[in-house]
Amino acid sequence: MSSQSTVPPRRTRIQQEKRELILEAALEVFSTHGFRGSTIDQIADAAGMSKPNLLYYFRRKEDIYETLMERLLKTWLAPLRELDDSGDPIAEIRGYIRRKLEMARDFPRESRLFANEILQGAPRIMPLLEGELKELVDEKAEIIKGWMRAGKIVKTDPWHLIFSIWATTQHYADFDVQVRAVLGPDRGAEGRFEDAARFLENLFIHGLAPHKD
Amino acid sequence: MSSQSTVPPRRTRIQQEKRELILEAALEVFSTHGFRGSTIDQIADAAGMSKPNLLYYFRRKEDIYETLMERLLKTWLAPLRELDDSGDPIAEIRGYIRRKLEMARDFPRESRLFANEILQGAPRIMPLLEGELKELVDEKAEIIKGWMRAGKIVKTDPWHLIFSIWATTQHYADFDVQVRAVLGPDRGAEGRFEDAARFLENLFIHGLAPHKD
DNA sequence: CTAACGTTTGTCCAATCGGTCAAAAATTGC
DNA sequence: GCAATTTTTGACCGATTGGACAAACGTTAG
Repeated sequence: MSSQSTVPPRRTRIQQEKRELILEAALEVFSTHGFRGSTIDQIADAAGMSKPNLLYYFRRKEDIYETLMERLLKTWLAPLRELDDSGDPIAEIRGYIRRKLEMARDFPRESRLFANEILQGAPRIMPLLEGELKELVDEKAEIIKGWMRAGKIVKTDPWHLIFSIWATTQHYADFDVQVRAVLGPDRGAEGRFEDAARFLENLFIHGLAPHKD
Repeated sequence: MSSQSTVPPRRTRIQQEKRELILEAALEVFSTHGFRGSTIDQIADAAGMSKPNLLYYFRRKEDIYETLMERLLKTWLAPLRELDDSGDPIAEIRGYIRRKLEMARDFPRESRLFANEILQGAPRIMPLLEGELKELVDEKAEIIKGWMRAGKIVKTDPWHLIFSIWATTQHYADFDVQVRAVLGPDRGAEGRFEDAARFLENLFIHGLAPHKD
């Protein structure tokens, strides 16, 4: 009785290494030019191999993109998964913001690739958005609602809260060139990250902490 | 003595109408497929004319894109320009958020086109970001700083405040498909907008209002 | 050493792309 | 109505694209 999920085909050592090399190169290329804007030649160049050689490891351009997308989504949702029902609400949300911001800093190409896909209407990952993603968000929204009912944080819409955390943190990856252009060269990447972390923490914590009146 | 700025060439009535038709079609196509992902044929189809005919009005594909970008930037910055030094700080910021959110609702294609350009490194509008945009943001940041010094709003980083307003509002245009996928079909576009407006208002006003202790 | 298998390359192809051009058709000014 | 001008079209072109393929090359197990 075979498992329902697709079994990854057996691969040689060289195949594993080269596939990894190609995916790394493809991430670089796809994330800056989008799917249609990227060519197999560009990816092959970036990976240091010829086009037919690349096509030996991935038969179609789409296969590379899809493999990349599958991996991406797993790591992308990890920070939200960690949001813990039993933790302190304010600390949990602060932690989530920080983890999300760290991902924007450490994996900007993944963020841009994802943004590109969504911008174009998510033609390849729509089922995942309506399935896995929606389920996860609904589940966490319920947790946040519990915190609100308990008076731990101010009553507001948990879905839009999650959206606003996504938006503000990913902004520093997706709109990086704009952020840099506006802030000027004075403050380096590290400083920008610290400033952003401090600002977002203040905004969300003050915006969510229960206020007397 | 001629003016420094480029004088728009004289055009016939048909030229004005057809150029407008093309730009409208191009906005639709470019905003969903990006520059490289869009073809002249697609735009010509959407505009209801043949490719050579389209090329009679715009000699190159880039010309269409650049014309679109120029117009876009003007309307895009309008909401921030309206931020008024002499107004009530909280009301001014609330008004800015609302105007920005209304733009995301009413001009989602423009928002996505802009996002696409920035995502790919802003190759065609970088000078504008470092020039006009930076100047405007710096000027408004100074106003916000004044409000902070006067104790009207909590002391925080005005640049990152502006970024976070951009990020949260534009999110509803750029990531619309994701928002819809997560929220489900229950709540229509109008309801989503109202919820988002109420949430963001709460977040930013509570997050920025001076708090005692 | 050698046969089997895995890897790499050069060459080629059909489709699509942005763009040209000359001629036909429509419009306009007189 | 007619000539000048503007607009539209079909045919075409060179470049680029994703991908196929067979032959050459490397590697490995017996």
